Amino acid sequence: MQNLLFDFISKYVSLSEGEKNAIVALDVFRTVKKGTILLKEGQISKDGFFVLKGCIRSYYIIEGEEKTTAFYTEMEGITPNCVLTKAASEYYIATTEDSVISLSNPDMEAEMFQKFPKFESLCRILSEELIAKQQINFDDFKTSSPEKRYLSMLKKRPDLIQRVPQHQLASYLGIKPQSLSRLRARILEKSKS
Amino acid sequence: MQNLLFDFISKYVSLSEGEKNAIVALDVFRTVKKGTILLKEGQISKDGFFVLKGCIRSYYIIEGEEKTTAFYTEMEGITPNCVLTKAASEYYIATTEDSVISLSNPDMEAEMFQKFPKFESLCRILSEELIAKQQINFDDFKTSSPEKRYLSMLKKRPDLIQRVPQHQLASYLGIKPQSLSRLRARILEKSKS
DNA sequence: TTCGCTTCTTAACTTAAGTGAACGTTGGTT
DNA sequence: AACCAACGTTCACTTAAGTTAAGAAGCGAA
Repeated sequence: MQNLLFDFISKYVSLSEGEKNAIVALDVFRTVKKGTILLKEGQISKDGFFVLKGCIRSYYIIEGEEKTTAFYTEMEGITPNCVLTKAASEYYIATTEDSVISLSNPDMEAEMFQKFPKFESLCRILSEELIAKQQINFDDFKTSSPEKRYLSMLKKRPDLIQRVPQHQLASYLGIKPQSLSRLRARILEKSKS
Repeated sequence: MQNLLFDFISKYVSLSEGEKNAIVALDVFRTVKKGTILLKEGQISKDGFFVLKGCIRSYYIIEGEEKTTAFYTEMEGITPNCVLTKAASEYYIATTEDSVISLSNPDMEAEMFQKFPKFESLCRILSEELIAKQQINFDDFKTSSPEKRYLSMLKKRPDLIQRVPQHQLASYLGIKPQSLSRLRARILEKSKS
């Protein structure tokens, strides 16, 4: 399983055996059952998560309703806001499938940065990439209707539609589950004629 | 004017006179007239922008319509996507007021990083902060109706409502100018009763 | 000052999302 | 096997945003 991580990293920087062993020694890999809550509202966790296999989601509970804001699947990761701000988390993070994830935390990172400056470069590159991706994502969302958002998700992340419950998808698209049902029916109707 | 920048930076790292002089020597400050386009769709610019005074906005032109996705005011900055991806920009960046901005580019940054590693820390910290801010922003947007978005902007960035044209605000809120007018009238009506 | 352009608002009508409720299906539990 | 809770869909109704059009106000240029 850890080879998945090394293959991913090797796209950005090359790792020596020593460096690989250092990662393995950190003992960061975890197998997690579907539905496990990794971060709760109110917690000030230090853990970041990187998905090797499976899927995790972040969601708020606002006026009793779950609002899913993001899904992270294979080779995607998230450092929860509270890790950076050291304030109580406003949202939850949970697995939506049985998953294998890799944990990180600032102390561990600082240590690795010192031992292997290469990891610092890696993290900086990944951060920059993430900022760019986030921006494009947000722009797409803002400039699209719910129907367009759904259609573009069909193209860009068809796997999500298969593996994730509709009501979670709905709030991810910024609408209610009923509206997603209707919207799908509408699209189907159009494609017939 | 450059003291604005130094004061801002000093919140994160302390600069020696030598380092300050190095920044000044880069000759990065520019005074820009209202309405100047800093980045055009299709360009592959290397310039990032940091606002010392004034306001810049990023916007797409989609099917002939301007879609404003972000405003950057005093002590905020943006590195356009195209700088990182080295691909044609999909959006425009322009000043909405007479402004004073500071320019950056990857070559300059690499040079500064080497001379003064401190700047590398600064940029990493700012990147992390930005990721966190972007995430919260996006989450707020997704979990709110246009009316709530407007009301929360009234609280969080009341200056924007004063200094930016309504039709730009509207697309920033994800709606049409007419809807923003109506929405404002509706809120006014409610507050009367 | 006047002309023209952009901006903002208002209105009537259309379209789509929110709401509340019902119902069938599914999946997990006992 | 029977039950229950969660999930997805559908429907009728409400509410809000999109669309189209018209007109008023502000601004800059000739």
